[in-house]
Amino acid sequence: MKPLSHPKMEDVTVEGILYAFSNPVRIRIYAELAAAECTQICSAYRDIAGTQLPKSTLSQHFAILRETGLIRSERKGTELHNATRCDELKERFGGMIESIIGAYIEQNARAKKSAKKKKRK
Amino acid sequence: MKPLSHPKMEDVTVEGILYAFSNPVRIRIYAELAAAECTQICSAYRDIAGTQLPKSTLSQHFAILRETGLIRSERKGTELHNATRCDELKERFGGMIESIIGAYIEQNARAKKSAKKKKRK
DNA sequence: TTGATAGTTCGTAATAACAGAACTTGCGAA
DNA sequence: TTCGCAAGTTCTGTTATTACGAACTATCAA
Repeated sequence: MKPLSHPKMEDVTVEGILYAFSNPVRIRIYAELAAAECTQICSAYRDIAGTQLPKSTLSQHFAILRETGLIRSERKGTELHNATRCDELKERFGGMIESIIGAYIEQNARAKKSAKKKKRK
Repeated sequence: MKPLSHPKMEDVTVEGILYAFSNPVRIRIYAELAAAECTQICSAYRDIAGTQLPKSTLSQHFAILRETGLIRSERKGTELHNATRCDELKERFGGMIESIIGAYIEQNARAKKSAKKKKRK
């Protein structure tokens, strides 16, 4: 099994981050991980897409987030403990990531609301 | 030829924007278009990638930017006049896009500088 | 040693991106 | 008018990505 590798923050790119976030599962994982108070294991997100997603797929999403430089992962036993690299990211990219996640959360809140409205009719 | 269609701003998504920007050519087109003072035609960006890129490819990139909701295009004769939808986007997504483009520009500035440094050795 | 759990890797089938060629459209000159 | 050119578009085949299932590794605990 390959050792976990994390890019140096100076090698992290804007395009890379945007690509990683362009997938609905990945941006959601990141948003939840950012909101969590402590590290989370991969399998905590099995049901994140509504449907239960295969663990091979989940594993690859985490690998992309990690190799993009968005999260840091550490093996503890059989588990992988994940956390965002938010401090470093903020230093390097300013408020970019916060504003992306903020817009994402607001978008979801709006979608939820309009779904409710529809239901009420 | 299909008529040009622009999504309503309420149907524009964060993920869609991030996907569009995850391509180096597209984010660059958007950044330059945002910096331009007036509308620009597609072929103004033929050389944007260093190498001259095929116009079929360029056409498709513009279509993606348009269908994502990032730019507005208007046919004038044989030309397509393009501009960003920055005002609407700002209203809908707050500072998100500005902070992305800001980070992108800063990243390029940094890359240029370190390339110069290398050369000087 | 065996079983169970967490995650990874590999093979493949579906999907999307890219670029060349042929096509449409609108102009401006002859 | 008609010809030719310039700007984009669409079509098509090739190439690269993605997602999933199945088989695998690694660790822990009974």
